Amino acid sequence: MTENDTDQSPKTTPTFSELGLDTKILEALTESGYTHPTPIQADAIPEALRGRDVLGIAQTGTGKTASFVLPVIHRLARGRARARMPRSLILAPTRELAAQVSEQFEKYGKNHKLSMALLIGGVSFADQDAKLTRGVDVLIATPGRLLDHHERGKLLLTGLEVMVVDEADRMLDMGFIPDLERIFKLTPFTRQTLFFSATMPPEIQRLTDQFLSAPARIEVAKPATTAKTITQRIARLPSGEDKLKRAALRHLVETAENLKNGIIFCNRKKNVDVIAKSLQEHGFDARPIHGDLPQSFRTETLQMFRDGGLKLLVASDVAARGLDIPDVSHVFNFSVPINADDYVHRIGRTGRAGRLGHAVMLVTPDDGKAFDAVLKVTGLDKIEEHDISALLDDWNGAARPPEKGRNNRRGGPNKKEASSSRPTSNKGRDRRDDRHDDGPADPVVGFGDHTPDFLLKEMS
DNA sequence: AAAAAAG
Repeated sequence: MTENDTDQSPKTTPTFSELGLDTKILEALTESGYTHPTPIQADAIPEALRGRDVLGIAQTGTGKTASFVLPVIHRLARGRARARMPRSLILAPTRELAAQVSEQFEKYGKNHKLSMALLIGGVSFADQDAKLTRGVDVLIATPGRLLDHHERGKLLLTGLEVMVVDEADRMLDMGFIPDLERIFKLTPFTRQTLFFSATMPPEIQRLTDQFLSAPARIEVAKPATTAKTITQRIARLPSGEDKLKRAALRHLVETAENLKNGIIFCNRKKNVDVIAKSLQEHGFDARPIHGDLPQSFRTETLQMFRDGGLKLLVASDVAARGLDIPDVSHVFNFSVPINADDYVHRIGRTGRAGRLGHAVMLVTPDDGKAFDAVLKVTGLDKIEEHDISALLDDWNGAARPPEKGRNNRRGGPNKKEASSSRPTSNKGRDRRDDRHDDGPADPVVGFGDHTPDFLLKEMS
């Protein structure tokens, strides 16, 4: 254990049993099939077990959650909680993330008798109160609901032994920093603090300077960079064609190779609803998830998706970060994200743990700036285009003003139309039927049915 | 300009 902290070269990988964890935890790990810690676990767990504060700079997908869950379980193994005085507190920015952390506590703490409570919004206070009153070892919460309980006088944080802050930079994005400061001030200074953030902007730095004491700073490289395990594509479309965009999405889903399941990201909650409904109407197995939906529905949907009982999750950026949904084969970006960083988070839902992933994004000329920003953050010169010309041809064929095909209704059967590789939709034909019943009997001179692709592409 | 979280 004398290896230095700054060593960047690959060390011999330790096993979990070498980290000093309680045997009951090791048993739970073995049962889950884990033998070797990830780099952040290997570095953070021994420090945390020594009782040091930890500042972990790591992204999702690095095994960050277990790097605090395991030492917290270890520490709580002895002792017992008193009413309304939790022994540990884990703060997470979103409800789903909090729920996910609680699952890990259940998984790795299965051989311990730890009591646990999840304090998140959107669900009734009654159950949460009852648990607090009985006393909890592990309290997992989102900041808003935690403070709410505290203000009602149902909760004392003065008995806290360990406090964990997960995804601090995201809390910053969400305006939780003042809440976080308030919470810190409610806890005893004797507590141990494990603090995790993917980045260290000044506001976060200030917070850690103030509330962490001589922390072990542990920084791990990003998980496998996006480019390595994820095939990225874009499909270009003209602006302002909502129906076409939805058709293109369906096309991408239908033609996706080895599609096991996928997340479809939209920028707006309203759009999430629209797209989910549209997909359902077209017979796709899809459900929406975003912050305005009832928590029960969110939980149910996410669980279905994890269990494989749901193929397509249509999501706002509530699902972009942090959520651990193993085995997502495809990510579809219905819209180019407004913050380019979100692109990385979104596509990071696929290609995890060394598996191959696919990410496709619909891009319109309106997205110019946002798309440039995506290129910038990914460090790519360009993202390869996915060929959807067949779809665009179809679409243009159906929507374009009538051509010679229609004359044939009077002029008799037309071989060319019958053999057209570009079938026009019924909808398109009906529209035209009312208008040009008296069109010229002679074939139109010009491109006719065979508009060259380059002309159709001018639109985008 | 969006979403998230306390209602």
